[in-house]
Amino acid sequence: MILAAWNVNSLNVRLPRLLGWLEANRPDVVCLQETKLEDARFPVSELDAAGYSAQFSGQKTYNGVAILVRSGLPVTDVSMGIPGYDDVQKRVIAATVAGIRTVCVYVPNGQSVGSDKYAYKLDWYAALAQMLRAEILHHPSLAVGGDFNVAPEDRDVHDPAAWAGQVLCSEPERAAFRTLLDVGLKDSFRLFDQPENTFSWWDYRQLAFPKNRGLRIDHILLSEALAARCTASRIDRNARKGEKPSDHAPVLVELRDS
DNA sequence: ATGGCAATGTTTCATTGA
Repeated sequence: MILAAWNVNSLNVRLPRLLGWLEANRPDVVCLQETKLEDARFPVSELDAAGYSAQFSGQKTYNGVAILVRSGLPVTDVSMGIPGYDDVQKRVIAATVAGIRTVCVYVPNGQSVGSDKYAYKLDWYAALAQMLRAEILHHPSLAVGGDFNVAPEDRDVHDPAAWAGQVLCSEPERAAFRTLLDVGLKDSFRLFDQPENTFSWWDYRQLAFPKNRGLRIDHILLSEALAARCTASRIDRNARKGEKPSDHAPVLVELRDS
């Protein structure tokens, strides 16, 4: 079983690239962020033709999340948003896929430390932690994938000194990220030895990608039961190359059969 | 000290992202 998470930065623009990537990698479940599409415009038939069913919750211009599932795998209990947390921004969708509770998240960016959007981000994190505490009680096999907009540690940052205290790296954000781990989740990437300077996002500007000036802000978190089944976790840097890439690369995990 | 790139709709600029 292969599970992936990818911020595509507009599914409309990225659909050809996504279809090629699905064909090459054949993941079983894909959590997408920043689809930037109203539900009526979601490319259901194109994905069906590629062998994937889709669950989605989108809006015009901003945000938007989806869970793609390889055709034939059972999908149940689809839910949108964070229970009890009113939010017009479409940032969460969840579904149970072949016994794995999958939560796809697009965490607010936070703009800059001290801004209204930063406060929203921290508030949003608290609501997500509360949601995940309830989810893990009902679903011991829980995976949370997406764009968390936090680089958890300095080794997830190309230039920790330059980013110190900045949005995506500030201590309150890192503490908020750790509250998700405290629910009983592991950062799958750190279950294994990894090459240094592995990132999942690079600014489009200043040749950041060829210079590998990036951050690791996209993650797949796994409950203990799933971490025990996890045989690999990696970031597909190749997906950031070439014409019209997303500024994010996908994260993948492999799970052995239970 | 600043902008630098990309996507979108409010479109020939403003806003947002990270």
